[in-house]
Amino acid sequence: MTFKSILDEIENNLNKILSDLSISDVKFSVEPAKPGFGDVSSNVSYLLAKQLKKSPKEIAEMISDKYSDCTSTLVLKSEAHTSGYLNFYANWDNLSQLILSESYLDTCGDVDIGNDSTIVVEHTSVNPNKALHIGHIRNIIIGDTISRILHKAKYKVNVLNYIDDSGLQVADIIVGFKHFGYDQESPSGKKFDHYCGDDVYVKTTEKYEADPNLEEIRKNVLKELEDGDSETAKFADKITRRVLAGQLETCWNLDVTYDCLNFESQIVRSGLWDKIFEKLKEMKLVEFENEGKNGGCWVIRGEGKEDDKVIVRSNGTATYIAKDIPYAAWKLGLLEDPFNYEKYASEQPNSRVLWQTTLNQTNPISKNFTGDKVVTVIDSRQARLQKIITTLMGKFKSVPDAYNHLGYESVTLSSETAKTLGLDTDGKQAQMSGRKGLYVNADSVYEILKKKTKDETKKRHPEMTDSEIDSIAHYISVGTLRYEMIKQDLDKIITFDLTKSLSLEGDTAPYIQYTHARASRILEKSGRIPTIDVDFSLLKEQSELDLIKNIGLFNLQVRDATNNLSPKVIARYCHDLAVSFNSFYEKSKVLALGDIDLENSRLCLVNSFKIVLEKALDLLGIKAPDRM
RNA sequence: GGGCCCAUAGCUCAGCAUGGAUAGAGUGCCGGACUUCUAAUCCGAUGGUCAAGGGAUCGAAGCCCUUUGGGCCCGCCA
Repeated sequence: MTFKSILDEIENNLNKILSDLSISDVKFSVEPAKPGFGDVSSNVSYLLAKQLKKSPKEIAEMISDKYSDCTSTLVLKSEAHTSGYLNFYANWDNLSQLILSESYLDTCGDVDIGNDSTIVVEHTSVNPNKALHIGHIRNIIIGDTISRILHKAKYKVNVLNYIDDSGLQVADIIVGFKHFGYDQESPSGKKFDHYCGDDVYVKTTEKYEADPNLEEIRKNVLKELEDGDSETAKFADKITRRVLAGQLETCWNLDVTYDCLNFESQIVRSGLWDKIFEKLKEMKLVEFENEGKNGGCWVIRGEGKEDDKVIVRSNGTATYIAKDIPYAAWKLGLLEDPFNYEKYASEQPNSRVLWQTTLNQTNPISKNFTGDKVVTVIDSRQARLQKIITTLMGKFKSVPDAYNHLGYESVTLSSETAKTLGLDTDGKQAQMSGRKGLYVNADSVYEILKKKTKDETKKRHPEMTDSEIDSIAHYISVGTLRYEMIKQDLDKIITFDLTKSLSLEGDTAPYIQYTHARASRILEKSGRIPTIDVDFSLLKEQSELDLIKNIGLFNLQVRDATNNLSPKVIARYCHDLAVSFNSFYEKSKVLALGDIDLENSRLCLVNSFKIVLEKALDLLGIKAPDRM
């Protein structure tokens, strides 16, 4: 157990006191205290003020008085603050031992919320016609971080990447290759995904604007794509898989991996749509429109004043959202699985096996990548469509929160950065656009960071080999990028600026990683293996206790992050942990104290910090080097 | 016309779910700390009508309503 132990102890005792007073059903808080107000605080006296017709202060004094009769192993004393708050002071000898011992266990930070049920997390899902840009990276990092957190909260997580390989965007580059004569090989040194996005896609779409007649070619290509046996479809399959390979390389470099790739073209050809369409008709969730503007279409009725949504056109073809419905149902395991599975050709950098769907019937392997619950990470511009899907899934599954749309605001470019791309926005931030070529590639952001961190590391450690420097620079670059994408709340727009967003100081990953390097260095220099068999009562400086308290809050933070699907909670926790370590580092020396017992106690604390920080950073997909 | 989101220090953001103490960080500006376990650090100073107005409450940055400013979405496109 951790800091939660003392919270539980206090809550239990308070409940006993209340029940002796014949009071029940009061939902008081018991929380870690703000600095300067002891270790734990409760607002219980405020909530009783009306009922007992006394001031919060009087009640706090009364409860504090009774509290001294309670059995407590972790609380030293309680105190009524003049404000009315009830504050508690911990018995740190006991609590430190509890928290630091726990931190050495593999299970440290675990919370059991998922109870081993399965949950699907779908993220990335970028059209395979271009390289990933910084906006996609927000999606990917949110999805990957949430997956890691849910895993820590005892969910069995299936991570999916949906490959929309049959849409208009793919058709566009195919038009470029087949009709505008773009070479099928990228110019030397350029990744194929970059080539397709920067050159083929952007320039092909430019041509449509110049000559509207070209739209006809585009429509034909799109049509041919839907027929899996067509020459065009086979060609497109080859191209999109090469683009996908480039995209995955970017993801893997950022330590993002998946369990399964789902191809839209296969969903389209699997016949899942027909099945779900029948079901929708049976359940009367879709209606046929005989007249009006949607005459001849099947529609889903809008709620309230919202417009109806067409899902089958009057020509009988399904719309975009219609393709999402069978996929959503499939993810929840509501449909018989039409797919077989095969391993993806390349291996992921960690040991995780990557599967992909196939309709190929030879050597059929069946797998199950569905979940009791689903989290779909898509930016909030799609909130409306996702709400329709959520409502439908709620009716299918009869569990209201089975399907979750995890929305987030988009990444825009600062006016300065937009200007470097040739767009004058008059001081305003700019929306990125793949079609217009207005974006910052993820790979190039990584390269800029890598160069910067390499130079910086080299300056600090002239003695290091190139490969050591390279490895450190890699971890810092990935950390910086990931942290930047996750530290703000999901509903805040991130304005990306090529200069300002790549800082290595202040509230950044390197700040946190640096504390890890400091801790590692102390342990290394001590020449000792830290143990938990130390005298915890020697740790009594405020900076030591603050650090211990923060270490003990890990599982509470994981719980919070899980319940709110909020990755930034863990980012903030890592930062808080680092701040408290830096404060400890400044105030309490560890080595050469001439007091071996105190040294050992502090070494134990340093080691405990290092272990927990590594675990917390791991939830963010960030590794911390031992030296930097 | 309808819907979603945002507004807190010069700038970027926490805090809001679950109301309660003195509204916190980073950054910027100014001033300090490297002979020390790594200065990608630390300490200090500066900086706030919590967009505005109203309501319910003993108590509001937080809850309710209205208004203003900004962003996004609303196709038989994907």
